[in-house]
Amino acid sequence: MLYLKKYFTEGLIQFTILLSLIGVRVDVDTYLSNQLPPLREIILGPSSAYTQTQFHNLRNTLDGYGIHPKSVDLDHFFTTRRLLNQVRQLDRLSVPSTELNTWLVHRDSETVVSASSQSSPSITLDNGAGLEDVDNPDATPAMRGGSGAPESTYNLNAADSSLGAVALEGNQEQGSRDGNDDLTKEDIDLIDILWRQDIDLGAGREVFNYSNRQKESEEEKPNPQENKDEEQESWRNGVNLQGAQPVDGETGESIPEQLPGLGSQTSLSLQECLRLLEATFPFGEESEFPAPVVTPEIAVSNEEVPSTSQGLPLAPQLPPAEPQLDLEQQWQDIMAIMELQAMEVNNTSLQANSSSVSSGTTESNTAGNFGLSTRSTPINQDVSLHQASLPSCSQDFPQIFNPQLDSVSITPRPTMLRLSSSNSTNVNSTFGATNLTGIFLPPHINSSSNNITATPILPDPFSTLLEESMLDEISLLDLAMEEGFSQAQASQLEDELDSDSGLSLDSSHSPASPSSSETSCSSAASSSSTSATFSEEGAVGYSTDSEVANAETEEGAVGGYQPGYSKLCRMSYQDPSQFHSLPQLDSISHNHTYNLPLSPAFTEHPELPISTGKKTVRDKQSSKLQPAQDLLDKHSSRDERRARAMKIPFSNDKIINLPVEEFNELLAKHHLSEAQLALIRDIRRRGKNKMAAQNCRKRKLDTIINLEQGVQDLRRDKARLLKEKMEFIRSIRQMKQKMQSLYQEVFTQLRDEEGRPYPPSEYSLQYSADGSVLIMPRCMTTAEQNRKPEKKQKDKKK
DNA sequence: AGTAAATGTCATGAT
DNA sequence: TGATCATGACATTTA
Repeated sequence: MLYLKKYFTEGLIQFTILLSLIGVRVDVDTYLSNQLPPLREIILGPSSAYTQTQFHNLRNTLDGYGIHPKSVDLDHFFTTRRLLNQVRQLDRLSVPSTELNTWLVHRDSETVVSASSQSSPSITLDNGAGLEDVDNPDATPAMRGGSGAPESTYNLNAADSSLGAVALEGNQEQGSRDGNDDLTKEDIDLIDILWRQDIDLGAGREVFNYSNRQKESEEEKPNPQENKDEEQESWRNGVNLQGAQPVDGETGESIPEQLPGLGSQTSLSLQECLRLLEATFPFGEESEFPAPVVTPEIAVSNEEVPSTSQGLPLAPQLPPAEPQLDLEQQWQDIMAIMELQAMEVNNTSLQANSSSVSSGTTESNTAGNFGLSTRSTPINQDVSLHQASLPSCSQDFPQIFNPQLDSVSITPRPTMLRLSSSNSTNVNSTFGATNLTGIFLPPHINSSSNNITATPILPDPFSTLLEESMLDEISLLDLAMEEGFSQAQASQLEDELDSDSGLSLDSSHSPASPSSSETSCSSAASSSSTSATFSEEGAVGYSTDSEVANAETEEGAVGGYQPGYSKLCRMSYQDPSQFHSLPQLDSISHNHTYNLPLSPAFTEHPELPISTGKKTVRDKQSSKLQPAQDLLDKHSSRDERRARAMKIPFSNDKIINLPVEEFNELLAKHHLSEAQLALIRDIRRRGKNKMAAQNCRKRKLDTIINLEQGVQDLRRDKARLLKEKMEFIRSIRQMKQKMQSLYQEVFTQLRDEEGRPYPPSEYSLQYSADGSVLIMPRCMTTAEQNRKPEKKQKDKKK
């Protein structure tokens, strides 16, 4: 029965997964949380498991249905919750309620790896990947397959797939227009119908047109110019948040988004500026600031502009913001990750990742990440499995510490700071929002960056190293930690368990059905409750002396035993599967079986020796059944034997579980010797204590389990946060690089009235909140702070 | 026979 | 104040 249930439940879940794979949404919560007792109990088992029903309360409710604490139902409860939790955890990060969507649980890892490595050398964790895919022709086919096609899907949740579909959106319309060669009109119509009906297939429409995708990729290959255009397009999409509002690739619905860590208003205007800049001036991938211009300005700015925290020109500030990462903290993070799992270096993906750090070939990727990575990084945690890669120090560090690269990325331009601070009014109103430090860095990072200004190079390299490796680590960690029930569930269960301690008494179990171990044990273990009603039921066949029997059975009977019940019960409940989800607990297989006296068992064995009021009869019977008595003695508890030896006229059940009033009445009814009374009280005390001990141990175990789960949850949270942090940092770095490029690009192409370029040492670009870009003389920042710069205004679009 | 785990029992404090 | 419960410590049983 146990296994039947278990398999049924697991089958149910698998079926659910299958349904989800073919596009049918199954809300498990609905089935579990609604009040459909049959299904709910089939899956979860009675939720009252392990909740002790107070005996007196039970007596009040008579045949209250309870569950034995060691019942398989309880085990099943754990198992089921664990399985469900595992299923839920698959999309834990983004789907608030359990909603099974397009998972491929058993995934051919090779396909995944190959797909990801083939598609893009960069880490495409974030939603930026979606945009990348649109505009990166090389990556498009594979990634489309990854985001849309079931066979390679790692989109574990709706949001993810939607975002993935966003990536496809860009080319989708075009692809549709290009013609669906291999699809019949009916197919197309059907797809469109489904698409409009928002049947979540986890893919955009274009995934149905593989030939079209292939065609596109082939067409785009020989035309690098178009590629570049598309890259720019992706860049625009990535930068312009307004333009690149995430859209459900299937429905076209807009998806609300957030930019964690970035002020939306600020980033909006900034990114808009970027977009406008880029749109106006084609930019090179690897533009650098001319070193001669930069170098002399550093000293000046440091001396003249002590306070540069207000309005700051964009590009010049980027490098100083680099040392945001506290090296020590990074190492702590590393150690935290290392604690969780042993690091596994993936050389293959290492190259890809390392090349994506600064290589111009991945510009579109970085642009994509830059634009979107901050939006919903948590969503794609699982996707990062594809990118499992740990850059090795030997490869990464040289590149990271490449002086040339550093000179580009970290060359400070403090002169610009001085300039911007010259007009404080304008700074506050106009540039406050474009303060790169505020834009690019979370405040805490900014604050911590002060320590590292001396070694501005380090944080970035380490962040790179960290983020790449952590992505892998954390992803694996996520999966590894999915086991077991969640903390919430555990606490919920704990609440249930703690609501009352002790037995769930079930007097409804028929004592005549001990054939099944489960049933017999339930009834046996919970038999303590039965005794109360048992006496009313009467003990059929207890004695041929009906008169005495009536009198005695009202009080219950001592001496009825079910041989071996105790053992049977103990063994039957030893189901270590309960803790399979927690390997560290495999060794723990406590059996806190309530080894309680068995009045129900007595009733079904009328042939067994029964305690009767007539000692003569009992003595005669016991003498006749001496071998059976020995057998019974062997399997009865010590207290039962003692009670029998002392000829206690009622069952241990009653002694232990009767409410104190009734217990006292019972004692008063009989004329018992002091020794008998003492024994009865001892039996009661020990029996209660036994249950208490069992409860206590179970509680202890639960506490341990919950604590471990809590630790796992916390570790997972920490890893997730670290991962997010790394992704933010990476995005920031990419943004800064992009800003540098754009700035330089724009600046070098600016001409004054006479057609001469502006010398970078004398002018700088500043961005205002309204999206306009100004070129200002640097001297203005200090000399004329209060005067608004009107040297030249280049109003771009907005 | 030795051992570890499970279970029972006792003492004690809290409710 | 007695009953009950919780729990640590120890004893006993079981595998």
